[in-house]
Amino acid sequence: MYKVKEVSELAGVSVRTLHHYDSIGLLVPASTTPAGYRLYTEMDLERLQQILFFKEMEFSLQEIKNILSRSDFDRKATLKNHKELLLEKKKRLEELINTVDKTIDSIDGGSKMADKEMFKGFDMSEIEEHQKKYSKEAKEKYGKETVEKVEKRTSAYTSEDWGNIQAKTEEIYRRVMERMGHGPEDSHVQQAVADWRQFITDYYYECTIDIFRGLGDLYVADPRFTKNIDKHGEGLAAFLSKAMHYYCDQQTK
Amino acid sequence: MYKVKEVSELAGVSVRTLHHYDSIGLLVPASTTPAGYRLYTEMDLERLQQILFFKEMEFSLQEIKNILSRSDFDRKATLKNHKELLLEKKKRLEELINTVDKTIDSIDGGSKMADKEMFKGFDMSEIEEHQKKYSKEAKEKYGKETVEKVEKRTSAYTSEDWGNIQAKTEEIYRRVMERMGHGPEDSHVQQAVADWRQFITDYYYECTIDIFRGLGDLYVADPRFTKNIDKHGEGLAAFLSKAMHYYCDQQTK
DNA sequence: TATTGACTATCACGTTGCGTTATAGCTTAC
DNA sequence: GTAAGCTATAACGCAACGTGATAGTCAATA
Repeated sequence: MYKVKEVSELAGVSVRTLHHYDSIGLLVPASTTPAGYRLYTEMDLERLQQILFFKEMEFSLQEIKNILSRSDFDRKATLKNHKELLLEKKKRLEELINTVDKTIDSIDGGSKMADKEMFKGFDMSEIEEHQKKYSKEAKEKYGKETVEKVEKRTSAYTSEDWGNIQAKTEEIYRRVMERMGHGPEDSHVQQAVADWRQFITDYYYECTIDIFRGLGDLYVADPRFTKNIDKHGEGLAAFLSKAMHYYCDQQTK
Repeated sequence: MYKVKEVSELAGVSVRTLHHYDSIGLLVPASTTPAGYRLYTEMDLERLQQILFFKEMEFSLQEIKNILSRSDFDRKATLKNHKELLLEKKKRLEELINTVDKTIDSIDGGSKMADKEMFKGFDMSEIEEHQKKYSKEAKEKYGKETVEKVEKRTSAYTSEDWGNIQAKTEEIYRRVMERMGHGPEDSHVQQAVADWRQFITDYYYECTIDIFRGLGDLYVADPRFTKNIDKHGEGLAAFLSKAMHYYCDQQTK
C-alpha cells in the first residue's frame, strides 16, 4: 500500500497528477484510509505504468481510459505495439539528428539546403498513420459497442491489404539493407528481389520482367520513390534498383 | 515568398500554428500583401526551423522567442547542443524500449518486476537537468553585448529533376481531372496519357507499352500510389489507370 | 461578367493536462 | 500539545493551439 507521495516518487509524476487521474477516473486508488488518504496497490502501479506508456505514445487521457477499460484488453499485444511505436519514434529522432548534422554542415560549408530538407524529421505523419491504424485495430478488437463508421476513402484495397504490402515492403527493404555491403548480385539480395517480384505477382498483377525492370528504374528516376525508399537507409533506392536490373538481366539471358 | 498554406505544408505545422506564432510575435512574416496575406521568406523558414528544433527540446514558445532574439545568437553552437539533447532523448527512448521488453518477458515468464524497474525510462530528470544547465549557459553566453551579424544564407536549392517531374505530374493530373466527366477514352484524356508516357520516355527510360500498363495497374494496386494521386481528386487514380489501359489497348490492337 | 471554389483574415471561445495557490484536516515525533 | 510534514478538496491559471463563425481575396471557369 503506497501513499500519494511514494507513488509519485516511484513513478516520477507529480502528486497533482495522481489527484488529477483520480478525479477523472483514470487511476482510482484501490482504497482510502478513514481520513480519505489514497492508498495504491501493486496493481494500481501496473495500471499507472500502462498509462505512462500510452502517454508516451501521445494518446489522450480519455483515450487511455477507454482502452484500459476494455475487459479483453491484451496487455502483451499492447506492449508489443508500444514497442513498435517507440522504434518509430526513435527512427524519427535519428532523422532529426541527421537534419541537425546537415544543418551544421551547411553552415560550415556554406552549402545550401533545400526547403524540404530543412524540415525532415519534423513531420510525424508516419507515426500518426501508425497510431490511426493502431487505434482502429484497437477499436475493432476492444470495442464491441463502438461501431466503425470511418472508411470514407474509396481505396481499391482494404487496410488489411495495406498492412500486408507495408509489411512485405519493409521486409524486403530490411533484407536488402542487411546485404548492401555485398553488391547487387549477392544471392541473398537476389532472393529478396525475386520474392519481391513474386509478391507483386501474387498480390496484384502479373509482374513481367519488363514491368519489373521499369519499376526498378522508377526507384531512382522518381524522387518520390527515392525519397521514400531512402528513408530506410541511405542509398537503398539506388542499390535496390541495381539489384533489380541485375535480376532482370539474369532472367532474360 | 510563401503563403501560409505553403509554409504549413513544407514544415508540417498547421496554419493556425503560424497564425499563433505571428500573434505572439514569435514568427512574424517578412511582409504582407495589401490584402493582409502573410508572406514568408526563406529567412522566415529558417527561423521556423529553429523554432521547431527548440520545440522538439520542449522549450516553451516564450523561451524560444527570448533565445532567438539575442543578437549574438550562435546558430551552430545551438545546433550542437540540440544534438546532444536529441541523443539523450534517444537514450531515454532506448531505455523505455528496454522496459517494454522486460515487461513483456515478465508477463511471459510470470516473473515479477521490481516496482522501481517498472518506471525506468519515464523519468526525464536527466534531460531536464541538461536543459537547465543549457539555458543557464545560454543566458551567460547570449547575455553579452556583442553584436554579431546574422549569417546570410543564399536561397535554397531545389532539385531540377524533382521540379520537373512534379510540374509535369501536376499538369497531367490536372488535364485528366478536367475531363473526368468524359470517360477514359476521351481524346483530351488520351492525349494527356500519351504525353505522360512520352515524358517518362524522354526523361527517364524507354517506357514500353507493357511497362506503361504495369504502371497503370500500380496506380490502383498500390495504396501508396492511390493515396497520393487521389489527393488531386477523388477517384483520379482509378480513372487514370483506366485511361492508361485504354491507351495501351489502342496501341497494341 | 458573374460566379465558383480554394484560399486568406480576424475574432473568440473550447480543450487538455496539469501547475499553483489557498485553506484545512491528519499523523507521527518530541 | 505543538510543530513538521504529510494529506485533502476547491478553484483559478496557463500554454499552445483546435475549432468554428464570419468575412474578405483571388484566379479560374460558366
